[in-house]
Amino acid sequence: MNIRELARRSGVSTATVSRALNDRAEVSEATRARIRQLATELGYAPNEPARTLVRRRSDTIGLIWDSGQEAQGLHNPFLLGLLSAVRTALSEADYHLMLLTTAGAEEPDGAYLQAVRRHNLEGVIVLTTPPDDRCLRTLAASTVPCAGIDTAFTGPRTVRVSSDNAAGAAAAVQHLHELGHRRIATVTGPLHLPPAAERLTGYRRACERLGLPVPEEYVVEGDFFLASGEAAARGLLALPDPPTAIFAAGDQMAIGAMHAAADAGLSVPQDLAVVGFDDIDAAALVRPALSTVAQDQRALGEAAVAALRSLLDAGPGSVQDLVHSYIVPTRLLVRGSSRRP
Amino acid sequence: MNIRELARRSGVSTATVSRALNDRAEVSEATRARIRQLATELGYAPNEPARTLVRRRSDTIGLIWDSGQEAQGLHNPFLLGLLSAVRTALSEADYHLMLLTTAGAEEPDGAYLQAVRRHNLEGVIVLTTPPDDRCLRTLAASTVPCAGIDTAFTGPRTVRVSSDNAAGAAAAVQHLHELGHRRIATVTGPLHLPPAAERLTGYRRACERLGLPVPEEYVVEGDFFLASGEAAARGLLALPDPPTAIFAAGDQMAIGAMHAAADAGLSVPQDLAVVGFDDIDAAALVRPALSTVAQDQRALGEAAVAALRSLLDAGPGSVQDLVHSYIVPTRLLVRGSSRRP
DNA sequence: CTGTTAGCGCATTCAC
DNA sequence: GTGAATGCGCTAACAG
Repeated sequence: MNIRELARRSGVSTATVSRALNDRAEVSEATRARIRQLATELGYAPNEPARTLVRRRSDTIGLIWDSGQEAQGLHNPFLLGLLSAVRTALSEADYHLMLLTTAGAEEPDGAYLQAVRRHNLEGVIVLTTPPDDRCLRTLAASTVPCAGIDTAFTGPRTVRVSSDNAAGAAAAVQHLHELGHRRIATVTGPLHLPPAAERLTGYRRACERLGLPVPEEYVVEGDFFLASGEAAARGLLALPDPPTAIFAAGDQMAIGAMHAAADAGLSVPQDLAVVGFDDIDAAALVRPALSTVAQDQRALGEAAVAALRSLLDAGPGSVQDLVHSYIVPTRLLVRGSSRRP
Repeated sequence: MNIRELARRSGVSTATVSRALNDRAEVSEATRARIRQLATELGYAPNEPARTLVRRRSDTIGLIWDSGQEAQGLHNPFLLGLLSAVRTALSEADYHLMLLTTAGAEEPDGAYLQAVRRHNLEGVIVLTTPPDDRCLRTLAASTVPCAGIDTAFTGPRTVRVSSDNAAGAAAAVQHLHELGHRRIATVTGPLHLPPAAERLTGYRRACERLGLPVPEEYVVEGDFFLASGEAAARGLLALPDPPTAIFAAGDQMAIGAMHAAADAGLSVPQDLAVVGFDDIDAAALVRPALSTVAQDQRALGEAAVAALRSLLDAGPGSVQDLVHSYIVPTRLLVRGSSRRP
C-alpha cells in the first residue's frame, strides 16, 4: 500500500495524494476528504524512510542514555522517569525517537556524530552520561543540537537542563533548622560532578544565611552509594561535637547514615535527623521513611525536550541569545526521618 | 558526503563504492581498501533511510516499553535493566532501536502496526505492558515478529520470555523449609497476571512436595505494592495459627510484611522470616536486608533479543516448530530477612 | 572484477 | 486545483 496505489484507486495523481495527506493548502476540501478516507480504509502508512530521503529531515531525535554500568545505583532509578517523560514530550511534538547505542571505550570519537548523520537525526537528548565521554564531547563540539540533563559538556548548539540542586539543598538545611537543629552536617557526592558540587554550595549558602557554623569536619565527601554514607555518618557521630542532623546529597547515602545511627544506638529522627536527595523508590520504603529533596523527573524530561526544540527552531544561526541552561525546581518531601520529635 | 562523491574522488562507479562499503565479495581487495580508507578520511556515513528504501529492510527493531503509569512501582526499577540489556544485545547484532510511543487509550487499535510499517521495522520487543492493551493485541495478531517479556498475548509470530517464576518461588519455599519453617504463608500478586499466577503455582508445588500444609488463609492476594503486603501480613500474623515465614511474590510487598512484623512487635528474621521476589534496589537497602528471588535482567533482555532473531531468521513461513517460550532461571539471594536465628 | 541502468516511495518543482 | 516530471542516496540486477 503506497501513495501510487492510493492515487490509482482514487483516480488522481500521486502529487495530489501527497498534498492531501500532508494537509497542503492547494487541495480542494472534497478530494482531500476522499483521499484521507481511502487511506484510512486501506490502512495506508506513509513510508518514513522515503519521506526522510526526499525531505531531508527525519523528524527523529536521538537519545543517548547511559544505563550506567559505572553510575550503577546513582541516578539509576531516576533515569526511568526521565526516559518516560522525554518519550511522552517528544511524541507530543510529533518526533520519533531513536535509542542510540552507548559508545564503548573502543568506539571511535565520532561514533555518535556518525549515528546522527546516518539516520538524519535532527537533534540529540543526553541523559546523564559520564562527563569524560570522548564521543559525547565530539558530538557536542559539532553543530548537532544537543540537550542534556545534568551534563557537563558545552558546544555551539548545546543546552543543559538540571534540577535546582543548590536551592534543593538549601531547602533541606532550612527545614532542619526549622526543626531546631543547629549542628547540621553534610555528606556530599563526588565533587567533580556538577550536581554534587551544586548541592554542597546550596548547603553552605543556607548555613551561612542561617548563621550556622560549618566546621570543616562537617563536610564529608561520599560517592552516592550506601556504604559511603554509612561510613561518613559513623565518622560524624564519633566527633567530639557530633551533628544532630545530616543532609546527604543522595538517598542511598542518607539511608546509609540511618543505618549508622541505628548501629550507634541512636534513633531517627529523635537523636539524629536525616534528609536525602533524589527521592528514589527506597526512600518511601525504609523505616522511618526518608525525608528527601525530590527531583521532578517529568519536568526535567519536558524541559529537555523544550530546550532541544527551541534549539531546533532557532536554526543553525547564532545561538548567542538563547538560554543555555534550564533549571527545574525541586520539592522537599518531609517524611519520618526528619519530623519534630 | 555521499556515495557519488566517494565514487568521483576514487575514480570508480557508485556501484563499486557500494560493494566495497558493504563488503561484497566481488570487489578486489585493493579497491575495497582504497575506498574504505577514503570513506573514513572523509567521515562518510551511509544514509540509512536511502538504504532502507531500496533494500526494503531497515535493520531496525521497535521497542514498546511501558514506563508504567499504571504499573508504577511494579516492575518499575526492573525495566531499566531490561532496557539496557536489550539495547546492548540488539546493537551487538547490528540492529538499530526505535522507541515506540506507548499507545494511549484514544489511540486507534492499529497504532503499533502502523508505526511498524511506517518505519519498516523488522520486529518488535515488548517490555511488560498491561495485558489488555488493544493496540498490542492487534500487533500480535499481525505477522510482525514480536518478542515480549512477561507478556500475556500470543499470535502467529510471537514469543514470550520470562523468568522461571515457579522455580524461583519454589526455591524460596525450599529455603525457608531448610531454615526449619513449617508454617509458610504467601502473599501473591494480582493473579490474572501470568508471573503472579506462576509464582503461586511454584509456592504450592513446593509446599506439596515438602509435605507442608497450605491452609486456605495462608494464601493472600496482593497487588505488588507495599501497602498490600503490609495488610496481608497483618492479617496473617493475627491468625490463630500464624505463619513463621512469609514468601511474598514481590519485594515491595515483602518489605510491607516486614513493617507489619515490626508493628506487631515481632523481629525479623527471628520471629518471622520474609523472602521477596525481584531484587529491587530497595531490597538491599532496608534493614534487615531482604532475601529475595532475583530475576536476571541481563539474561532476560538477551533472551528476548535471541528469541526475536530466531523468529526473524525463520522467515514468514510456519513457526510451528519454533520455541514459543523462553524461560530464564532465577537466583535466590539470602540476606538478613531469612537467616538462621 | 567493474560500470550502466533502473527504481525503491515520496515531495516538490513547474506547467496547465 | 491538479498532473507530469524530477530526483533524494542507495542497492541490485544485468552487462561487459
